[in-house]
Amino acid sequence: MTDVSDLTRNQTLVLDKLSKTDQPMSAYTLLDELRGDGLKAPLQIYRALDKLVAQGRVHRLESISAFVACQHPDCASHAATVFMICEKCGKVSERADSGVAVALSAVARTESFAVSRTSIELRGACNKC
Amino acid sequence: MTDVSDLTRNQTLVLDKLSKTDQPMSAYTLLDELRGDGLKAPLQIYRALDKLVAQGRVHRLESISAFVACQHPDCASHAATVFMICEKCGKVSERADSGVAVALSAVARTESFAVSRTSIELRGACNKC
DNA sequence: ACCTGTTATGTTATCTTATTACATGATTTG
DNA sequence: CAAATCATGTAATAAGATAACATAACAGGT
Repeated sequence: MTDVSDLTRNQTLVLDKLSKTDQPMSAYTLLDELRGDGLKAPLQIYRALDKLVAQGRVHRLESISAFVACQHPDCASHAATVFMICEKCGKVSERADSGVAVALSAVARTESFAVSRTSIELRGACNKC
Repeated sequence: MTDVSDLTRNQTLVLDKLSKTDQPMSAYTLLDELRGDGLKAPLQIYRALDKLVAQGRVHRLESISAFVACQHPDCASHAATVFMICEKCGKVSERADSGVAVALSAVARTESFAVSRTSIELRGACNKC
């Protein structure tokens, strides 16, 4: 079992960079910003991201092919996390909601669909925009 | 206002191809399959897809960068459509659910987030797999 | 210490997905 | 018919992601 508290150098670099903002970043933007730290190839970023995503420390926003650090201090139950992506300022906010989780699992049940991963993304305008 | 019943040649080709299966197709797969009909460039596919998606006749599955024809005969209310994508056989099923819609708009309201587009995708195994 | 299996890393090349830029043709509308 | 709008065609390129291969670091058991 992977120890969540034990990150490698590359993973730490990527997570630190992502944690400094609530804006999502693409893998290549991360790469550009981490060149100064010795990272040179896309794969270095993607490998770090894969691990961080698997640990739940980073989320991938499918609809914009970008990544954000998890906003929940202890992000245990990731059953149904809703991402709200502002199309004006780019800010992303993350919300776990049991009502959504219940409604979704009801839908899956009607089709006997066994869910392994869930992606819920709302695009629109945040309260400041 | 665009008349939904009046498709151009390229749009018709793309929609027909997508309608013949419940498997999602990538833009480039569509292109390959439509070369016999004279289509040669990615842009011809993407332009057709853009229009079809805007009309609600085709949906884009963000998590797999692929497209499916809408499965609802008259797909009026697209507020909260749930896509269930089988990771084994690739089949996609589509379900509109008001419970999910209500739960999601409640979440958005708590943040005063104005939703313009919603993407809900469940990955997993369908009932046959 | 030594072997061995596993995990992380580095590097290059390549593949897939999507868009920019620019030119041409068709259709509508005043 | 002229102007505006919309669809099309083509080439080039940008952006996102992975394959293939080699090397290094490290843990566990003997």
